[in-house]
Amino acid sequence: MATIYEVAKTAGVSLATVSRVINGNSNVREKTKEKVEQAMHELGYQPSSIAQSLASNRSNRVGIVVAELDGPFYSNMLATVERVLRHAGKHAIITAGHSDESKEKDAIRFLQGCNCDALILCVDALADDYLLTLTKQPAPVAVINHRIEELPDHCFTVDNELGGYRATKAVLEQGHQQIAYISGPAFKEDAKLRLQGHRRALLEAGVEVDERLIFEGNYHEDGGIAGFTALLNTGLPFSALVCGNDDMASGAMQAARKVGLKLPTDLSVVGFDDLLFARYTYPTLTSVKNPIAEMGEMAANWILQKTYKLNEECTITNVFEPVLVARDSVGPCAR
Amino acid sequence: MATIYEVAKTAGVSLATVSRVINGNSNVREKTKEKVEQAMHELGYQPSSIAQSLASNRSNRVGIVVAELDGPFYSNMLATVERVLRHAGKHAIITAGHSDESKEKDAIRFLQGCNCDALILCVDALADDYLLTLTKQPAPVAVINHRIEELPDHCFTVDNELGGYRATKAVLEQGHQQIAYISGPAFKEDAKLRLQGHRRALLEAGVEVDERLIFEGNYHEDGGIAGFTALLNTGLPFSALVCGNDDMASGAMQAARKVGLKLPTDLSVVGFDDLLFARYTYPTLTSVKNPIAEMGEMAANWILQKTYKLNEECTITNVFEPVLVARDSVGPCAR
DNA sequence: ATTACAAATGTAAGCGCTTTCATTATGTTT
DNA sequence: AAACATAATGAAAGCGCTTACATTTGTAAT
Repeated sequence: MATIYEVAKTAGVSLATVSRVINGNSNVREKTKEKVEQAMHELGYQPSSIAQSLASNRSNRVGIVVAELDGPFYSNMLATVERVLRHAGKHAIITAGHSDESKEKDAIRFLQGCNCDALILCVDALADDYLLTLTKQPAPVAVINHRIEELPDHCFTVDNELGGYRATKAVLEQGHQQIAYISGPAFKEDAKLRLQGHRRALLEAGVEVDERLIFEGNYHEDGGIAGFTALLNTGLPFSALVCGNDDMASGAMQAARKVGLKLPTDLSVVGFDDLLFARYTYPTLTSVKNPIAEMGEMAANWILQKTYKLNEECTITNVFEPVLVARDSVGPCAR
Repeated sequence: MATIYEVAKTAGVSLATVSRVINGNSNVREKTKEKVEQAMHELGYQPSSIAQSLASNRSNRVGIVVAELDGPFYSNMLATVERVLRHAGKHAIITAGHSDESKEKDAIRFLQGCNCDALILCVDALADDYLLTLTKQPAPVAVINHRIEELPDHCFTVDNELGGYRATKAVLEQGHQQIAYISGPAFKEDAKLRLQGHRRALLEAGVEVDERLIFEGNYHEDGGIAGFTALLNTGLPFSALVCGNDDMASGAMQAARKVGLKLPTDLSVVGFDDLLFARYTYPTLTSVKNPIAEMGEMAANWILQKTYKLNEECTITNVFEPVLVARDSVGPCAR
């Protein structure tokens, strides 16, 4: 591999000039620039990103932590973030946090060991305090899907309350009045907000909230099964079921079919997130789209601005709007 | 951030000794080692991976190219590879190739620009010749899901022929005799092999192969729809349908349901790959598991051995066995 | 021309490590 | 105790760049 020295010699200039050309620095005469570029081309020269990093104290690495690399939730976002960063010539180093505090801290330590210039975090298990201390360090930290009160401009989230509202609104508009709800874990902020939106929608529609029709699930498929079963066992009638996410909706639909309900005739179901598989369930799942990819893109742009003075033209949005995606799992109320 | 100099001074030794301790080098007296470790701990020292790379001519980066970061096919593999590499202290740099020749080459160029010590490639669009020249370079290249005749030990693949055989066998065993097949694109090696396995299974069972019951699809959902429609239009009866992958199987099931067929009563369907969503289709999809994650893990281990002399205890397998995962989309033949 | 000043280029010191080779300490053998 | 082998440590060069600063070149005004 050719080094900058050889380029300099071939072009008949000094190292510094070559470096200036590489970095698009001003103050190089057009003619000199051409000579240097010619030499670089001739030698098939590619600058060593490592030497650049060492000398400039910039690694051009952006570290990313997601809960899981597999699983449909973040993969779409990862794709977007990778595209944006690569386009800017930055290296995305992607790690999995597995929704576990020590593993998430591990991942962050690993990324710090990589001398990342910035971090994008999609974490579940870390306390705000810890995240706050992270942001004290020079490397900017973007947080996706979680809002830290003290740092609103670092956080990229969806308006969960509005999402919950819209999910419930979707079945209300089909005439449903007896609406059950399977929530995510109450300790999760987003689960709380979605449920809150649900309540607001009912309130606005003049439907009284029956606490017995609200079940606290775990955001997983089995939680949906458990939730549907529990709700059924209350003996209370309900013609629609709103779920805190798609996984639980899928579980609930399975359980409903198992007891002989026809979907959506006997029961309308709404999910949240609009994951890929919502198109594969039977019936296909009406869901509120969680714009995770967009949030990731925004976080990446924010970091490009903050860290590298790039993409300055992009205006930063921190809170995203959830949109209902209507499919086949919601039908008009028969009763 | 403390540097190695400060550690050396604090411990009262030279740089070289500290470096030896960092690298677990022999020839350091236990007592000295302790002193140094104490100093490192005191200063919260973390070696700069960048300086290490520059000095040692090793970046500790492994570059990965997959077709898509989202999409269920590779994400599971990515998770595995990341885990293995991170555990070995290596940085995974993940890029998307989008099944497009120039984009795949772009991705590889990008990774070369990162000075990756090795590459793991899951690419569709690159010619063997190009891959062969890549392997001429010092950085080892592992290829997943594609077999290069000249480099069997660099490639990690599933036995597609056997997979196709087992898929068809699964419906034969349920008494089906009239079996249609929707293949992947004929120019794809794996599609050809799967179809070949299908033929062998029929042959062994003494069922004659009817070419009219074989449709060439595109590995996408719409190809499955098109395939089912075309097969139906032949007017030939078939009670089972084997598909070259899960996407096409999903499309075919949708199309079959649309024309009023009950699954699996009227039609048994088998997929290939066993992607995540196979558990979400209705009925859940019987499929041949493509052990992509295992292949990725093996590729990562191979690279750790080849490049870093790590994980030497792991025995390398290049060809993996596909296994049938029985679910609800296959039933006994009614006729 | 001469001067003044800005633009272009060069010089050289690092960035934080690894590694070769030289040197010193330690232990073993006779 | 001398002589040697060997283990442990240190000194210093260099990995391929960036960048502050010094120097040269070019240009315009006098």
